[in-house]
Amino acid sequence: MGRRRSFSEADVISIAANTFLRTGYGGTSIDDLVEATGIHRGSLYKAFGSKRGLFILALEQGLEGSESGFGARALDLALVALLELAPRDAEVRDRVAAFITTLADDPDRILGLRLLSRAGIAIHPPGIKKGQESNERPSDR
Amino acid sequence: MGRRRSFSEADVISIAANTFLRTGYGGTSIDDLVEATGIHRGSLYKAFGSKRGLFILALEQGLEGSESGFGARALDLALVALLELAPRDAEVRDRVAAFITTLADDPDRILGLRLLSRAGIAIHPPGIKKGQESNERPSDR
DNA sequence: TATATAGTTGACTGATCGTTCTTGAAAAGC
DNA sequence: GCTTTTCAAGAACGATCAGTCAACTATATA
Repeated sequence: MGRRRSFSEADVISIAANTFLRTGYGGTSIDDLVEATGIHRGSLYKAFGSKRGLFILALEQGLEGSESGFGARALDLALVALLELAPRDAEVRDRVAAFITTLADDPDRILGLRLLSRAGIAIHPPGIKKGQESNERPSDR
Repeated sequence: MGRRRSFSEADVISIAANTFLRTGYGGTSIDDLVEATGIHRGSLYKAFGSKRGLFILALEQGLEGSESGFGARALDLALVALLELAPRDAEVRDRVAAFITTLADDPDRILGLRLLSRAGIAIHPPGIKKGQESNERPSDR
């Protein structure tokens, strides 16, 4: 009972995931999420509890559906989680570890390839050459 | 002429590199570097210009000496640079790209393996199992 | 229709961010 | 011994950080 939520949780989680995978966990502020989703800070906190809580939901949503498998979306979320959270957060580590096992028999290779591709670096020997997107500008922060 | 520097630049850069590769670029504050090095904020800025400037020197120092090759130190710095800076910073991207080419013929695999190891995740099929260090605690930030 | 419950909103918190400035101390060249 | 130059040190800058709170609004139940 009471007032109904004005947004779809799944939609907001999806948008949050897009933001996290692009700009990283530490690189994404609550204000960034407010702007991206159009949802008020207070409502985000009411619905998701904390930045970490929202990230974990985003991670969950991005990693499930193992059908996607090698999807850049899931891989990017995993990369962000692995580098920024996993070393110091057991819950995140365990979730990503489970995902890793569903990633063929050479998850290290798949993650490494995506990491380089995401960074705009092409690999030459056997891999197919890949162009880099031009997202420039140093930026302080 | 003038007063002499009270610290070795190389030493400070080395300590900064250790800090960056452990806690990431965004996860490392100037205060963290002040505490780790024992050098005053003003002196760090006088000597290195900016946080990014110091990181680039740390990256340079960590990646050179290709003899080390697969050293965790160089790999961790490369990982941090690739995930946090490289997508939006051409100078960092180019420096890491050059390092990548010196990394045997499967840099993607080497980076991926180190990423998982750094996160405390073991890989099972052919790779040797590796224990995880226990650096716990979620932490806000 | 009244009451209870839950969501929205905007202002606000203290902490921390990267960076700069001013003042004073050390050392090199004259 | 001066002067000039460089560095050290502390305080301070505005901006931004994650998170909170009280007032208001909408809805579901009774």
